[in-house]
Amino acid sequence: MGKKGARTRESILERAVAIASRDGLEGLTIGGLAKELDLSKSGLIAHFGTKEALDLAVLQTAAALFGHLVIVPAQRVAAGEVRLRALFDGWFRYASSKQLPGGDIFLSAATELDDKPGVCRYYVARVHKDWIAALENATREAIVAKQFRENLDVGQIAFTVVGILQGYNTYHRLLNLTNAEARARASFESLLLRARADGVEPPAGAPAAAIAAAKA
Amino acid sequence: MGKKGARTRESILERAVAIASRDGLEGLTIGGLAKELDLSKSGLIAHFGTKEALDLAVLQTAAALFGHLVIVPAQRVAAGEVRLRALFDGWFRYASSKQLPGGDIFLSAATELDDKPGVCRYYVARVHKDWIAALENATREAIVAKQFRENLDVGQIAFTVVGILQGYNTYHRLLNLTNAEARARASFESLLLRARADGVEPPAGAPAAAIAAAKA
DNA sequence: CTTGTAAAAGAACGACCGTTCTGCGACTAA
DNA sequence: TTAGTCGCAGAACGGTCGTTCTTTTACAAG
Repeated sequence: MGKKGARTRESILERAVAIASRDGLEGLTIGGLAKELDLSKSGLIAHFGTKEALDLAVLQTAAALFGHLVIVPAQRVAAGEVRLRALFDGWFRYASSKQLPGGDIFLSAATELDDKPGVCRYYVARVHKDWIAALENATREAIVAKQFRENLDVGQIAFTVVGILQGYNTYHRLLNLTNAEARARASFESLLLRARADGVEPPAGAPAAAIAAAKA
Repeated sequence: MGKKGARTRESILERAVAIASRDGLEGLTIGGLAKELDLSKSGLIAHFGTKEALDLAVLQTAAALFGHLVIVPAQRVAAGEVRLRALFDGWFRYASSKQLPGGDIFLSAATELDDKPGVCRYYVARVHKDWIAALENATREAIVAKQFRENLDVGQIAFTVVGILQGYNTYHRLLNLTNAEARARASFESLLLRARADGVEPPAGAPAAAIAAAKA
């Protein structure tokens, strides 16, 4: 039972994620999606039942991609600052993945759903909370490893990282500024510098280079 | 000619701005807006001609509010760090204004329009650029006044502030975290601390208090 | 090869979208 | 007081939205 059904369901979601990335969940339409896939509207929606269920499935697919490109790779490196950097780097891989031609779905979904209660809003909030928790945990590990100072507020680090990524998104997607990523990386390095045990110079990586590139 | 017409046009825009703040420009509908104002669809749209023109008028109204609540008050204080702080504070006044029940319109419009070329997208981008320029100018003035260090990258400061405000928006609107503003203010103070001429303690204001409040 | 089930098509639904056109009442200027 | 413009209502337009129902096709198991 259901081998072909599962296959077309996958291809539907692949397309749907791409569309939602560019046009948002509101811009994702059953008729439009069906036309792109040469399917009938009824045959398409039968896989999900309702539009809201399709939206949720799209979000879950994007979340799986996020876990695959960001969370999992970060778990494979050493805990602490290295892992925090891996989370940061992973986000750019995810947000510029070819499966997301319009960038991170959860950023647009956050502003689109923040005043519309429902299953989707709840799910988007949960993904954000998990992401924040992952950033906080990595920061906490870095404190334990004496890489960051003892009195550091992990929630403050996570907040700032979230802001940096959203700023990048606006600079890149709306303003089309080519130095958006360099700006984001420079802010990130500056944040880590302050998080470190006072005044120590940055370790490996390209911190100084990133700051210099942002000025260009 | 046109006194009554101008009056109803104003009341239309007032309502439209509030709706667009909560539901975005896509959620702003001619029929729904007409019903809330006890007008006919045709009588309403006659004031603007087309939906896109209505959207643009909504954005212009919000931009005027932004100028009135953020830019103008900041121009009335001393140039430099004080003005930069005034811009920052003004943004919260604007974003929590009762005329914007769903928060800053330009944040939702940025992610909603970033892949849809047109007059509205162009206008939203312009407002963002002006806002960034205002932040950069205030920072530059602070450098001239020797409040900030000489080698500071003003664009980097503006980028970080933009990110902080977007992070606040997500923490507040999507996650409903009550310490969102405290987090934003703490990040801002930390940013200014780094911008200052190395190691000097913060001047007036509530920097340390804000950082402490964010941890609660 | 037949039979039962899953997958998809097709048509129709009421609702709403933005837009257009016509008509009517009210205000304004001569 | 009379013309003429302005503000708005009302109805209708074609299109698209999500959803439902019925029918047909495709597939797999016996």
